[in-house]
Amino acid sequence: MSCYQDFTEDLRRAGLRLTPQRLMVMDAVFHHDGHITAEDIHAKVRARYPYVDLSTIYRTLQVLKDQGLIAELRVPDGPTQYEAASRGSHHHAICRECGAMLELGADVLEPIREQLLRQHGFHAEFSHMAISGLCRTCAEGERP
Amino acid sequence: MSCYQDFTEDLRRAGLRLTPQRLMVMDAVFHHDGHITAEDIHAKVRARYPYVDLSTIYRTLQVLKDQGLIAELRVPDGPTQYEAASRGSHHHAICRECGAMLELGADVLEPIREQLLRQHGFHAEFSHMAISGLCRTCAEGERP
DNA sequence: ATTGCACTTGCGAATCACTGCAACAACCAC
DNA sequence: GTGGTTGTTGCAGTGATTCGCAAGTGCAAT
Repeated sequence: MSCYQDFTEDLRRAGLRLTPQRLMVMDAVFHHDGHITAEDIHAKVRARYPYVDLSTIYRTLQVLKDQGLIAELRVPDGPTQYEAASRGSHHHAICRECGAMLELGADVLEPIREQLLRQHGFHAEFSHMAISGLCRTCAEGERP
Repeated sequence: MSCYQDFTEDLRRAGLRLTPQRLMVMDAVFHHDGHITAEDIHAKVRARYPYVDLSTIYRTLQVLKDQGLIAELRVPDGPTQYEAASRGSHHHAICRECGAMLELGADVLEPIREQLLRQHGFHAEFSHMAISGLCRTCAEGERP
């Protein structure tokens, strides 16, 4: 409850309120290494206060995302995952066979972003893209 | 019912059956210019035969996708769209403000695919990617 | 401390996409 | 044609996410 002064000020300035529910959601996300799903956040928060609704979790995540405090990773064929934005922008290659996740630097898509901007004036928003495909081992197993 | 000999043969060979439902779904997709949603297909098919279930549409679309006859386009913040694979592989840049869709050649992501394969052995499957962002006009309107 | 207002919450219901299951029907062999 | 096998269908139900709304509550002004 005490280590988010900067974040809570962000919310305040945006005319948003600091509710216990929001603090607990922030707690769950920021004290978790790596990705976490809405359902898992719900479970964590419920352990402390059993009456929170899952929809409140989703709404809070939306707020935190709008404020740029967390990043959302939409996994094809799986629940959406969230993580602290402080980890910096990067992308994910996800194997559709085994679900393994490979982290890629934010720079791999830079050339494409520049090309889209130059050629079409399109401002691509690539933050935390999920690229699906087959990892090395699953690709070898496909056609032996 | 008569213009899909090639496709119906594909299904036959795969041990799949030619049901009226499947023919009507194919009809709806292949006689439609551009993208169409499962819901729209459902409506079109129902106009002729009111008892088809939406789940049958989804299952048929899955079958046609597995056979490589149609492509699936997962739109962030919108229903999934389908189109005939005969139009060839390409990608889509979708404006999150106005929903405008820009078609991009399949080649824009080729360099990335090769890089992922070289560096990580990851076989990216990029067919019909949806890239979200802001189109030229909406980007200009954001900060005047 | 009290009040007012706008933001939030919990609840129920709706949404899209998908799955399990028993009844059904395409297709092949006879 | 008849029949059996096996893929398919309709229906009901599930999971993930969102929405509408009335009741509740943070926060700033009083």
